[in-house]
Amino acid sequence: MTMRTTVAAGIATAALGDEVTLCGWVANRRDHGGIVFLDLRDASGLAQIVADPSLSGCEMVHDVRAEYVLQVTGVVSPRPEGTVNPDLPTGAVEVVAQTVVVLNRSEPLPFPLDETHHGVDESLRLKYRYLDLRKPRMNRNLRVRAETVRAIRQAFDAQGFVEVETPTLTLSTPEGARDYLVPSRTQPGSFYALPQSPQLFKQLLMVGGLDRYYQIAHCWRDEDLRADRQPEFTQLDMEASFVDDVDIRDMVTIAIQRVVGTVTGRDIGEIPSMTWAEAMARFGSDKPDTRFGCELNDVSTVFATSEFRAFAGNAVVAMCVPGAGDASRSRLDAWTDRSKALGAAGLVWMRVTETGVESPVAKFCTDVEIAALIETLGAAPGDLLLMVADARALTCQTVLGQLRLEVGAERGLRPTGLGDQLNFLWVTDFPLFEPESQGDPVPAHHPFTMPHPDDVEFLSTDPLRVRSLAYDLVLNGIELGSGSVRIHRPDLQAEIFSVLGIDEERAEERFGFLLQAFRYGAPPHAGFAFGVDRLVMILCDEQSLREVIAFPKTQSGADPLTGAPGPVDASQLVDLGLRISVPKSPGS
RNA sequence: GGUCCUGUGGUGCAGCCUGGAGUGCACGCCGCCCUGUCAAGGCGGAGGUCGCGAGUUCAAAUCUCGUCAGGACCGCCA
Repeated sequence: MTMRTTVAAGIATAALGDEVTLCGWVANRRDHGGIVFLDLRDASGLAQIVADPSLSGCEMVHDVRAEYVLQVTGVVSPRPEGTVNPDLPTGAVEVVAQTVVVLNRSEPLPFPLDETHHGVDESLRLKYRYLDLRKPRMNRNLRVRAETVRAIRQAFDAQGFVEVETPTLTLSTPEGARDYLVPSRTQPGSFYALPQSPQLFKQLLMVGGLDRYYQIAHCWRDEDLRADRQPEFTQLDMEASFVDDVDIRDMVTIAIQRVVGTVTGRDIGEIPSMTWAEAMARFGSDKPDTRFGCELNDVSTVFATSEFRAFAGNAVVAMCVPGAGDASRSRLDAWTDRSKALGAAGLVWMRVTETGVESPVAKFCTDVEIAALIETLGAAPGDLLLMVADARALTCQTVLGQLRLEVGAERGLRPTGLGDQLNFLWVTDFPLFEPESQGDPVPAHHPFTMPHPDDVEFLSTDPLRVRSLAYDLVLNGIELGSGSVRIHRPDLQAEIFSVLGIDEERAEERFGFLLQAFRYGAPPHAGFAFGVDRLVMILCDEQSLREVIAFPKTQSGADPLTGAPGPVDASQLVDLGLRISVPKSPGS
């Protein structure tokens, strides 16, 4: 290196008296007139420069401003007694400047980079993302991301996987999310679609004998954005042949262990498993946050013959919130409204007291029922019981499951710092189908998912009862990814299509190339994919995906930096055989 | 498609409910002073289409409607 001999963090370990040359940005200056302190920032950290403006070579330090780019040569020196800064890794030393060269100047910034200033308007940060990225926090997040991807590659490489790239210009399939479309110039009127995932290609790679495939794959879904959803995102995509679901989960677990070990130094050990049915029964969610209690309990039998008409004959699910008996009536009313919004008929609450319960519906319940309820939930005086009754147990579970998260957060039971505790969890045995609005079965995962071998007999008689060999990976109540054993036999695939109401002609039209491939000896195979952005977000303890993506999009899918999406030249449309029918809105 | 929150010098806020002169706070910026700071300090100064457009009113940052932008959420995301 010729421009610098060390980086800012390097002065902490440099020998005292060494002459060093540093390059970096002025993070802060403290100009005392006869002496000037500069905090020089580079990718490694901060170094304090002390300059005497009366020295030749340092005259210009009075003119230095924030974010000027400097090259500083000086001597690493111990800080005088009493001026050591214990908050800084380099705080015991400083560089006494001999020469300060301004490599580039900077206009005053549109917003402060100071980490103590929070809440700068996000569209402003994104418009000047290259400045925003100078913040140590953003720099760190992108480094964590790189470490994560590297650890993933190392883990799969070590297990004999082959990294293969699949096309990003591919065929649109009407299932699933809305596709991003790319018009074809050579075939006007036809379109490519950007892949929502490499699903079909990775199965073809198994037919192609690759045996073990993985990819850090970019994927696109044209759906509305959320804090944890960007229109383009990255997933670890993998598939293996001659393996079962347990093998796949073991392979992914090894990668997750390696990532967490690399990034946090922690050993997460084995990842526990739970069936979907157990997750729904205990947590009312297929992605349970297992970091706190308040588990659900089915108390239908307690109230089977109850005088309370809302309970009798219905499924009744209850949850005990420890210490929440002091919740105000207005909070209880708000939770009741919330339950109704979530699809419940109502919410029954009971405050547990020394002598029994206090509740608007207590008069409809017998002492025996109350005693059994308290016994089942293990409730103590001061606790709050919340109950939902419905003809369908699943409705009770999902409503109470969502309420569990919200009440848990409000009562301080659910951890807010996502990074403190990493509760990974495998959720297995998902249903193969879920009922669509008209009640017809639609794939819960995707139509190539293998039914659970114990349930195949119900495919024709009671399809909604059939479990699948599909599994999700959950972290702290957030779905990281999902996978499944795939169907490799054409006859079973045809039966699934038949349940889904997809006739042979239609199946051939949509997935013909895959079905044909499977006629030439497709190996049994299974796979998985998880969201790299989401994993990194949690490891960085961030609340939004945008904090771990270098150049993310706003909620309306725009990029304030480049202005994308934007109009194109009329001649480009002519080349593509396209004509715009939507009038341009007046805009801003 | 829907619900809610936000929009005020370069930045972050207060002001809005209860209309009365662009009023205030902190940071930043510019100038001067200053040899041990690390959110340096002192003194002085500049900087405004209150997102945009209508309406109500003698009078609108403030009330009403519309619209644009950003954010959270519902729908959506096999």
